[in-house]
Amino acid sequence: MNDQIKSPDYEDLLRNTGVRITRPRKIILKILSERADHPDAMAIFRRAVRLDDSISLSTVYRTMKLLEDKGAIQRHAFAGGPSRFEPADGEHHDHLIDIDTGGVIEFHSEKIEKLQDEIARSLGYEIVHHRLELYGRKKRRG
Amino acid sequence: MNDQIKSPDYEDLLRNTGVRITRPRKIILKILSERADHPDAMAIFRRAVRLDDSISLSTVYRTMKLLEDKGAIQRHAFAGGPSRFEPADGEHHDHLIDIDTGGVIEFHSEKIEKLQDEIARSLGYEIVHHRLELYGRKKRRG
DNA sequence: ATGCAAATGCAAATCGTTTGCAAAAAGAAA
DNA sequence: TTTCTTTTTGCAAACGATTTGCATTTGCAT
Repeated sequence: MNDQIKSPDYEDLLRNTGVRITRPRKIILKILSERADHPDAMAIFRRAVRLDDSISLSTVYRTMKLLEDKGAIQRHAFAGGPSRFEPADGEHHDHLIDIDTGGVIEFHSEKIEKLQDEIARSLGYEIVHHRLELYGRKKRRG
Repeated sequence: MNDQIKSPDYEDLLRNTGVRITRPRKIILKILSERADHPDAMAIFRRAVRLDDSISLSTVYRTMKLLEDKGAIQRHAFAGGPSRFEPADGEHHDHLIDIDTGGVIEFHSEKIEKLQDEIARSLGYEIVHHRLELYGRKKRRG
């Protein structure tokens, strides 16, 4: 019992689908499971290099794609920046991006979800996925 | 009275802000004013070349940026594709993208706008801009 | 017409991301 | 634990969308 931080147990998930647990992957998975943040590939790479300076950026990208395909993480392409990733444990939420800091706040509104469905339906469509991002700035008072 | 199709009169808008009306710009503006679509830079370029094969793609990009800065058009970066543009005449709306055809349907929901504002406010933020995109597929019945 | 700033075309650069390939490592079998 | 086959890696080069440097051309006020 020591460093077994395991929110979503990525390693098991991968092992169970016949994916090899390699050193680079172990490291990337550790980073992912520790971070509640929404890091981009480069940020993950920088952290990974600290733990093993032989890791390459392409492996980070390849691992992110792998995890995305397995449904373990989600990729978000926020406006004007690289893709950012987050564990796909919890349930659906949307994002409020602080345009000054780049910070991300998650939120969820059942009302909005409902309205989206209604709109799509009224236009003769079924929603496959959607993207709702608020870009804002912190108010000075509160 | 012949080909003076002029929904938003881009030429005047530019002229009035000290921008030169050049041949490439005339052509691009004509394309923009005729299209109710949401073309990307390459689509605009292809159409432009038909009218004047000396036009370059960089000029298309430069003109799009110019028009965007002037507030004449809006740029949308839909998921997994190049930026697409639309005249900025009407008032704000969101988009439903047909994932099979790439087609874009515009919609607006005052209720959703309100809810977004409420959410941002409750998180201590002011919305600067936002992005709401529904990606869907046409229903077989209606 | 004339002059000069602004705009163009071209090619090269950029950014984020993907890919080809030969070398290295995982893990099943022996 | 050695061997074998397959996957994964690191690297560098390729990628697609977009931007940029620069020498040349153009708009347009004079």
